[in-house]
Amino acid sequence: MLSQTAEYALRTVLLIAERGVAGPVGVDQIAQELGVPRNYLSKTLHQLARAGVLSSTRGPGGGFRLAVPAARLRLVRVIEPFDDVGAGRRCLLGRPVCSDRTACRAHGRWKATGEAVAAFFQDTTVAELLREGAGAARA
Amino acid sequence: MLSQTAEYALRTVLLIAERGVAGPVGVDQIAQELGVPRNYLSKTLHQLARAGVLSSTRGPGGGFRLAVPAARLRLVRVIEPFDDVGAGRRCLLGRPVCSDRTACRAHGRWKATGEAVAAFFQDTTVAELLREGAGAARA
DNA sequence: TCATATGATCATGAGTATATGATGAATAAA
DNA sequence: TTTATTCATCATATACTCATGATCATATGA
Repeated sequence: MLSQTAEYALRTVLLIAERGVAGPVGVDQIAQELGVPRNYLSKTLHQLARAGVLSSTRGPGGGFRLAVPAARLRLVRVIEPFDDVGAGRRCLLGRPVCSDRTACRAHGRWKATGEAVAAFFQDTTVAELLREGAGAARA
Repeated sequence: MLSQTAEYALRTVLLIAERGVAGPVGVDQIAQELGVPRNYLSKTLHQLARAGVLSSTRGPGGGFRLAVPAARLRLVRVIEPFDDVGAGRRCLLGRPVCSDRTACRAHGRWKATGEAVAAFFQDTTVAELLREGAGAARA
């Protein structure tokens, strides 16, 4: 459903939202806790920073923190820099335009499901996912 | 949502279901009508044949036809050889197992949507999509 | 100023998805 | 048996995703 990169991004944002209350969280710590490659993650987090989702500080005590409160951070903002989760994904048969008027064969039956997926990413916030449950092994 | 290859497969099956009533449809014709690369499509259709979705005949007058009646051919059978559309796709955060008991952070909120996607592919048949509408440009 | 910690970036590579052109193999019809 | 038609396959190429190791740049504190 999500690319590996977007999945890393989402898992990281959840971790930072949880651990980052007392200060920035470092790439090394995140990479180790999530079990993902350090340098690859560094680039991914840099993209999130450029997208305004995270902010970074260098030097001792540095790391990443949320640039937006978790309650106002919607999943689409975390995922968008990596995966297209919006309109482009909606036509099952890959049409450039696929609307009620210019519908592909799957449009009518797929519509509700495709819109549910898009709505999930657009409406759900990071804070809402955090409430789902706590525990160290959860990510 | 679907890989390019799975999209080709689905579009081809829809075309064959429509055009193939009077006999096999050739790769050249399909490739031209759908605007997809001929040899790549040939390999893709071969995979569908091995999966029991299509049957092929060689020689003059040959081509591909459905190996299963459209009304009994569910989309999951067309897509499965290329994309994982089932359980593996269900955990947003990429966990190997993610159930109600061992839930990731996104599980509770994602569950209904993820299941709706899986159900769409499992329940919808090719014949149902064909009924959506007719017309040459539709695929 | 210097040593250290940290993010940022570079160079490179493996693996996979997608695509192309040439050739092989089977079948039907003349 | 020959020829034409058609699917099957091979060899290769390109682009992208994911990943690794080395190095650079910046900030803190001694």
